[in-house]
Amino acid sequence: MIKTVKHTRDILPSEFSQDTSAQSHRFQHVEAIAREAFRRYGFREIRTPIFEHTELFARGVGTETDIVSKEMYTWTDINGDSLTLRPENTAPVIRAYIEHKMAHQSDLAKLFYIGPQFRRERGQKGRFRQFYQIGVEVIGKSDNPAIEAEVIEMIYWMLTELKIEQTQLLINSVGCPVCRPNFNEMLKREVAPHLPQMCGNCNRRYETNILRVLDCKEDAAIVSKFPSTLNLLCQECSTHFAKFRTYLDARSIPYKIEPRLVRGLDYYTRTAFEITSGSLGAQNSLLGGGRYDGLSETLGGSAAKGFGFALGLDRFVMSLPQDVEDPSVPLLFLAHLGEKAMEYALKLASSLRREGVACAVDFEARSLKNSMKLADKVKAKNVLIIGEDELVKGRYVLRNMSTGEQSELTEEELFERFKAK
RNA sequence: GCGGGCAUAGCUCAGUUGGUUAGAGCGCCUGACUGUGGAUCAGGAGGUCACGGGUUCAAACCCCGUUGCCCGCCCCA
Repeated sequence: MIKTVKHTRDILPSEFSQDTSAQSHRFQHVEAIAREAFRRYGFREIRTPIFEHTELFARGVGTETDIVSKEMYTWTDINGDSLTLRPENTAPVIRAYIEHKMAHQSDLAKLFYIGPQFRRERGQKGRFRQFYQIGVEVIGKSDNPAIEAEVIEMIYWMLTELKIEQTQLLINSVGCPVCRPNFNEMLKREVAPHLPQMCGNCNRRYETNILRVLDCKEDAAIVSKFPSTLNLLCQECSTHFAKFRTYLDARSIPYKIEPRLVRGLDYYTRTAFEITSGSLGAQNSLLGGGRYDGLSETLGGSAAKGFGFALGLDRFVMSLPQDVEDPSVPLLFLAHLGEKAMEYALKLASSLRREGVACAVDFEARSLKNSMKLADKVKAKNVLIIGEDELVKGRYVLRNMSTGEQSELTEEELFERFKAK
């Protein structure tokens, strides 16, 4: 049997999967709420290709990051180009922003995307090699922290609508090209004497990404004595962060300042944030994002400010309450008895569907009992019984499957009844 | 890339110190009920016991290897 590639999976209709974390209607539910949020907040959809030139990620995300150094699906195309399945979607969006000269057409581009991303990681709870992200990017002239607060407000609206609980907002500022080099240097001086007592990861991070040393759980005791990024921000970064917090307070959005929150991607500046869930296991990050004011220039565009986040759709679906209703159930099930009745039922279904009624017809000739069983199985709300008698009378029996009430009505009345809904 | 656990029916899982024809619940199909679902009862279909090798008179069970899945590390969504 040919199966899905390791650490990838199928998302199935609910009748084929009991696993609530892999049912397609639950994915649709999150997407629908997200699209409604984007409509209200004025975000417009962008769809970029799922593969790009490898160089885009090398330059955008950073060669030294784990993502680029060991997790990308990269291959050489027939003409020699190095191509890569996108491991994230911010760099592609900025690429499109530059390529289509959006800066000339609008002060601020507010974009969202929904789609699969690919990273060759070892699978785990809430982590897959093809995973789905919904993200937004705000790109343009302004770096007003009000943008950040508004985006987070929108996220909270989504979390509330989706009834996702046990969440926590963590915020931090990682500085800018002015203050970060000083901070990195100072941190290196502080950490150096402790290196022999610290774990292997920290010793490695000391070289590759000194900031991440602050995020070590193993050496938490030592790490807690190191200076926080927040004390060393330059004046402008410090003011930016303070204003950001004021805007959050004004919206009554609770947050926790987490000086150890350091994003692994190179492009982040200033504000970094993350929302975690208490119900996810080790991979507890529901979404994360931040500001990336230099990315446009890094990718060869003109200067532009940027802020965005990506949410893990797979993880959102796992965090959803159990009772998300599957909307794709037939309103009306047509049960028929006899050949003529079946022909009539097939035609009637076509007409009903043209009027927008979701209906199902049995393709087999069954006993009424078995048709009823089938209707029950597909969770039909109503069943229309079409037998020889009904055909002659031109009046059909309509049964409400939840109350059991039955009534007789003509074809005309049937259309009247269901079109209204 | 590293570590731990697991692998028996569509699903969840039993399976004794190795011993005949591998079981249960749920689900599925059929019937009791020839025009009325959910309940009950009866029957039925469904298995390369993950794969390959080894030990043994005999392996679902013991040993080795492989693959896959789960969980953790790393990192991230």
